[in-house]
Amino acid sequence: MNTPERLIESTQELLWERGYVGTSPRAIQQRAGVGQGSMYHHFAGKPDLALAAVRRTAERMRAQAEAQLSGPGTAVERIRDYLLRERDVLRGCPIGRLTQDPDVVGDPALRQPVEETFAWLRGRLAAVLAEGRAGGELPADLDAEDTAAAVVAVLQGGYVLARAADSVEPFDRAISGVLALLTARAAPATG
Amino acid sequence: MNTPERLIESTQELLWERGYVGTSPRAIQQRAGVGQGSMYHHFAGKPDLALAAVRRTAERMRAQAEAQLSGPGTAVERIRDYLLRERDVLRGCPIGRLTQDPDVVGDPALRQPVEETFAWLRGRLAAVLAEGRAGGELPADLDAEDTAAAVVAVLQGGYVLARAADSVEPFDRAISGVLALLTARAAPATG
DNA sequence: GTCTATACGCTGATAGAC
DNA sequence: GTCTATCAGCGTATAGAC
Repeated sequence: MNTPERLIESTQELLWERGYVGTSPRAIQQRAGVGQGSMYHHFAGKPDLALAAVRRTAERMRAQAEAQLSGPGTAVERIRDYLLRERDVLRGCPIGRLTQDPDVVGDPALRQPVEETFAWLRGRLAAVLAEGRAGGELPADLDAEDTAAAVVAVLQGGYVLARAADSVEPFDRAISGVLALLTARAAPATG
Repeated sequence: MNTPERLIESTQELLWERGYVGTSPRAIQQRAGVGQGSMYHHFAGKPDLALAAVRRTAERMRAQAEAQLSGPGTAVERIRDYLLRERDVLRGCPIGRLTQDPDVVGDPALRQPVEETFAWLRGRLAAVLAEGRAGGELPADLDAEDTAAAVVAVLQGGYVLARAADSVEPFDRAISGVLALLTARAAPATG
């Protein structure tokens, strides 16, 4: 693989593991097997490289979600598929973890892809829920956007609980809990 | 206030704002208005001070939750009170944010108060939910522990979404969403 | 494109005077 | 208890040779 590509992937990994503050140019270079001068030839510096890495990660996350949400099945089934997708839970969410980094949240350029990713995800889930409501699968009084926000929040919060416990158990419970609440309100699709 | 106290409070603030990796002894000293030697006289070093600060923050968080959850009202009302309590949403959760810090999660001593706090909170919420179920307020098939995990996760994930959006809107929606799902399953208390 | 050299402030301490 | 050295190493670059 070429040098810029290796640098971006190393940065993606390190941002996921250690966040922005915890990731040094030196560590990126070492993981990529690339020299100092080489890194600064291809990228202006740490913020520039981080931006490329975050955009790449955001794209990937969105594509994965879309794969589940546009699959076959009823609305509730697709949301269940998305929530129960295999995940490396203890690593947490590579985008969500960036929200804890003041240098990311404080830089509009770096925060933008993070904001857009969650905005898109909430919108996409809301659309699926609205579909289910229109088909009679979900009750008419269900607020699609609020429910979508709750679903995304359960995922993100589930990662937090799992890392706190050093165990996937609370994550699995949280997902089960929200799915039970949602399916209790669901009826077989009619439309 | 005395010196150790000022150091602990400064560390609490900095851990909340910048996390463990982003918090330096020097910054702690400056915020506390305390000299280098003074800090190392009272504490063995950064991990020691962080441990004291995290324990203090965990106690406080637990006391605040207990105040809402042991208040008056039905089970669902108390959970609603807890979720709708006034919060500085964009600052995030001072305990939850630590789960993104590999140096915290990787150190058993530092992770312990974080784990215990969430274990306690889930248990406390589960007890309230079980109460509501026993009184007929909540359906007999509701899993108290799964639902409790989902409720805590919505809160923690709500902070993530709010910080991503630089707005409380997604937090408020997530809380409304989960409350709507929960109260749709609730009937007036009978026991 | 990649390498080495150089720089300066910060990190996280320890030592010892007062 | 608090203060002022002092320190080795890291963070985040820039400069210029090859």
